[in-house]
Amino acid sequence: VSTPSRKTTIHDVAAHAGVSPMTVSRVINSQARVSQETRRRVQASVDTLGYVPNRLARALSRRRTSTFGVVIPDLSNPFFTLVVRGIEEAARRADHHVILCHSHADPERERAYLEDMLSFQVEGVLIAPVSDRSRPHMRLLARERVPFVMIDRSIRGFSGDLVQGDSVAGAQTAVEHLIGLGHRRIGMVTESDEVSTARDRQAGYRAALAAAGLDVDEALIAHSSAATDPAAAREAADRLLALPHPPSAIFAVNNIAAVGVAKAARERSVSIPDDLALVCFDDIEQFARVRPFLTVMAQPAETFGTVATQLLLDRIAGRVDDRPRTVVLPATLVVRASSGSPVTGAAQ
Amino acid sequence: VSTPSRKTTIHDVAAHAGVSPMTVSRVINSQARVSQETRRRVQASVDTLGYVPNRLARALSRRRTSTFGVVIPDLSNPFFTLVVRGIEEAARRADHHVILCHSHADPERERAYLEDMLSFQVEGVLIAPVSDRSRPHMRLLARERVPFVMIDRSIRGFSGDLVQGDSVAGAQTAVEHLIGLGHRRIGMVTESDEVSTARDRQAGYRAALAAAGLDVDEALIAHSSAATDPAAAREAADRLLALPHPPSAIFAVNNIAAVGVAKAARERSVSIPDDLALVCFDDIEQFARVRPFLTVMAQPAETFGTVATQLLLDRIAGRVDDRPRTVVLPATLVVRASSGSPVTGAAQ
DNA sequence: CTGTTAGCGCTTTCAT
DNA sequence: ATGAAAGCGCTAACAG
Repeated sequence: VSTPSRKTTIHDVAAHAGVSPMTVSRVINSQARVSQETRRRVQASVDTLGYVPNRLARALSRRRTSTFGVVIPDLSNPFFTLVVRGIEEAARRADHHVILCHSHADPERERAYLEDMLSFQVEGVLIAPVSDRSRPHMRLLARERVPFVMIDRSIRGFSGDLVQGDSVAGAQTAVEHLIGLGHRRIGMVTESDEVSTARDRQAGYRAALAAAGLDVDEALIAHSSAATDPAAAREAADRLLALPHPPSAIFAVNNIAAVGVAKAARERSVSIPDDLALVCFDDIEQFARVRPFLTVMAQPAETFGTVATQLLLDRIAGRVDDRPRTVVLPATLVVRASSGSPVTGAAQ
Repeated sequence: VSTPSRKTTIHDVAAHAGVSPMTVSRVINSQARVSQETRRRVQASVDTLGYVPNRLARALSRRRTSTFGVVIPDLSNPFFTLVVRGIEEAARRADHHVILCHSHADPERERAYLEDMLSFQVEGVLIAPVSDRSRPHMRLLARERVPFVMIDRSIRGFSGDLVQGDSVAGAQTAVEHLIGLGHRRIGMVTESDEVSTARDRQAGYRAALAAAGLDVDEALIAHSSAATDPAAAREAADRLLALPHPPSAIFAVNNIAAVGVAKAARERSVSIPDDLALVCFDDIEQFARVRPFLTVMAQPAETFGTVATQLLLDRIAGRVDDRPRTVVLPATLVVRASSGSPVTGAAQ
């Protein structure tokens, strides 16, 4: 409101210090070939003028942004928050910036954000894709030749660098835990089969039942319509609890679903774990600290992020051949109250 | 690895369509003065070449990025997650992009991110400042003439646009609730007094005690060293529980602190709410849905974000005079189990 | 050690 | 309705 004040540029600094813009550029990029004296003088001008280099111009000129794009479907899911933390840390170490976006599990937003990132000239993308519907988006990235790594979820009919958990084995372990406690009628609340983790966890669930010689009752598998919303999972769980012959235990596809199951149970005055045992994938750290309650298959979320970033850096540096690489991280059973004690009598 | 493939530019499209770059520019920016026929042809070229405009170049040329910077101290705190959601929503409606950063409650990171944003030529900043130590950062923004709005926290000795909750009244309400239940020995777990919300909530705490004719026992006010870490709050709470004459109720400065208090209580086999009543600021939605437990002063977090964005847009548009504006949003008491039933007998 | 020239990809401004 | 010229702020590449 006072000075018209065009932003101060490298030219202003150059004039102020009595040198050429190029010398200023060298100083602010701490390159070698500048005399101590000149460097000092330029630095002084930078400080007094409050000069901030324009990164747009720099990136345009250098033809590199040193920036990664990160797309996550649900930031309110602590699993993904931790993944992001891992990415940020690894990117910082590699001297790269990160642009973070939530897709809100919406393929259209995902697409829009990816296009933004492309137009932003990010040098790589780390993405936890919404679902198989993200396939065209991955193809877009591939076509635009932007290196990228998928996190947590694979995509049917598409292969590329991937860091994922061992969902099949993890789910099997979780369900075996329930079987070991005496449960025979075990339900599952899952999300769209278009999400690889949901498919894999359902496969593990079936495998565990089969291994124990139990039949799979398809009526005990309920699909939640929205994986980011506990309310949708609540409805799905409610369908199970409303059955004439409801399950005595439920395996939830992830922590959000578990929240929904717990809510449905409360509403029906079904007590966990007394009337219903509950196990899910992914820990909720904060929750676990207040009242350790949920029995979970914990995944090393932060490691997902760091490893994925490392794969991306390798890819960018051309340190690897073209073949897609997959890293599988194990899940660990953490037994807490929600799965309850061994069931006595006719456990159904 | 196959084609050398420089990225396709506006010139490539122009050549392909047999027009000048300028015409392509007009088409991709959907400006009027292009014939239907030309427009169609250019669009076809854009599609077949898979052209993505370079936003760096565009922004540099236009001298505007249509981007806001958002700095949040703790993304694992659901309060801030919701604030971000509100910002994203409002920014999208205003056709602006958002760059999101966590400062991790670290003033140095905050500074670094802000400098990044400045160099990125963001058109405005929305920030939940770490603490009073962020004052120089606000001055930096002011000096660089980047419009900004503070969220949730004010800064001592600095005034600017601000959206905050009514921490004093909210804290007073929370503590009055405890007093109403019969508690006389009420502790507080707070964080650094350099954070305005902590100061205000402590003030409300004191006011409530004073209004009830209760003395403030300074020994019952414990400071947590790190507000983003429940572990630090746990230690602070533990100091209270270890007192020869411990409090019968605790008011926690925020949800993270409440998590710490709950943990400390568990470790000492102090049962909440039977042996200790607990109330805190800010709801934890997810947590609340699984086992509604914590009695909280809920704040309309998402609204913080939308309102702040609106203030920012006003400021950028020059629709307001220079005077700083403050919006205060109310907090609502949500009574749940953790504050317990009325205390009988000598409540200490 | 320092400066000059050219150009990153796009849009503004002014012609035509 | 379309195009040519100039420049956004910076840096690579080459001079000296």
